[in-house]
Amino acid sequence: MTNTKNEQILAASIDEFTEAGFEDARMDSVAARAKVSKRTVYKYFEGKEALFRAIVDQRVSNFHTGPDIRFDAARPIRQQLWTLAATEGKLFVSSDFMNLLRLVAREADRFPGLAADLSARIDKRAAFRRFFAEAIDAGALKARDPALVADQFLGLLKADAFWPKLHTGGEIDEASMRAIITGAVDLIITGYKAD
Amino acid sequence: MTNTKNEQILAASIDEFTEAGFEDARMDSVAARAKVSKRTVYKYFEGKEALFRAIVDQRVSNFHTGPDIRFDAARPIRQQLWTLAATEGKLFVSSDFMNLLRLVAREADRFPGLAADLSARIDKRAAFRRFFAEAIDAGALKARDPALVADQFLGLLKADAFWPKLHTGGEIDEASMRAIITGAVDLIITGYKAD
DNA sequence: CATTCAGTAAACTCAGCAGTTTATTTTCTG
DNA sequence: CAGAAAATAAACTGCTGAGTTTACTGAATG
Repeated sequence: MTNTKNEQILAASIDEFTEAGFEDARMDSVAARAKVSKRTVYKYFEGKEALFRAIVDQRVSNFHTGPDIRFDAARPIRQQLWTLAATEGKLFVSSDFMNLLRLVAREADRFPGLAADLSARIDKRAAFRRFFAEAIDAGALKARDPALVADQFLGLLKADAFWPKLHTGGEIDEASMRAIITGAVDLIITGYKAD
Repeated sequence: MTNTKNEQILAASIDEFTEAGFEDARMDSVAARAKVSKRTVYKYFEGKEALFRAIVDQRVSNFHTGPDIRFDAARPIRQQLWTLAATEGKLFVSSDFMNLLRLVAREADRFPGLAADLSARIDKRAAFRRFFAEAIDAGALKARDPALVADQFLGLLKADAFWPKLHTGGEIDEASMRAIITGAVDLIITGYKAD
């Protein structure tokens, strides 16, 4: 028995919070959008903060990282970097993902735990570092510091696709994302190719 | 005749706004910190927003970009990239600079003009692109798209030194900054060296 | 010395909005 | 269908904080 009111309220909250941010979101608006009385909102949720946490929780579970990122000695390194980058890039192109992050980022002061949790969840550094460590071990790339390479690769991807958009709103288009990915893969391979 | 009260109020505001952010800053606190009556604050400034703009204006003028960034065919490219990166890196290490940016970034919704203005002012992309275009023209580097190279170079510098710090507070230490710069310069030179 | 101007301190106004209350209606359930 | 549980609408409470008012002080000017 899926509770309809509950869902209506959550859906309305996502709209309201995403459009207005926490501070400018109005509980009256949430109730109106959900086509539910204000009192009912308070029946299902403790208050504004609880509602905020609830919608973030719900959304975050949509972005569980997919299959494990592992180096595969049998596949060409360029192809693997491309796959890695494309998977990450898909997120930056998704307005659902970027809107969620914007929402939480703006409220990082009010919900420090939530923001820290979310940024830890979406941080791929550890996985990327392991990948590059394995790739270097296997001789597919040549570098002294796998962590630096991983950070550089992620940095190249995020530089113009993720960070600026997090602030200004809007998402990057897929063509630009592809250009960034190609540039990053090329540069990392040229810079660290095994001789 | 430098107006002392005016300066006291500005100084107090910088402290209050930087510590608390716009929303949680209290006009009563500003007055108390400035050791001035609340009424006097309103005598010198129209209101909270005007005060905010005033302190941002004051601070921004501290960060006027220094000498022009130009490619110099007579100097080795590695050295020039290092200088470029170090100049930029110095800003990321400065708590004054980062605090100002954090303050404005958090309030980008409330003061869209201010935020856009500030980010345009500190955006070095145009200068970097020109630099790389000249370097490639002169044969010091070899690449098809100078804009991509410029964005990559800036992206490598900002990836772990600027963007994450903008959100989490704190600044990067100089040793880490140096490591980032070295890594970025090396990668760009290896990736785009003239044969 | 008196008038004016800058400043002070503290009480006050006013609006916005989260959360509550109350009185009433709708919707299940046995 | 009776009675309980859930929901509604709208008025109300209570707080917070920006900006204002008022009554007062003191220093400079002429």
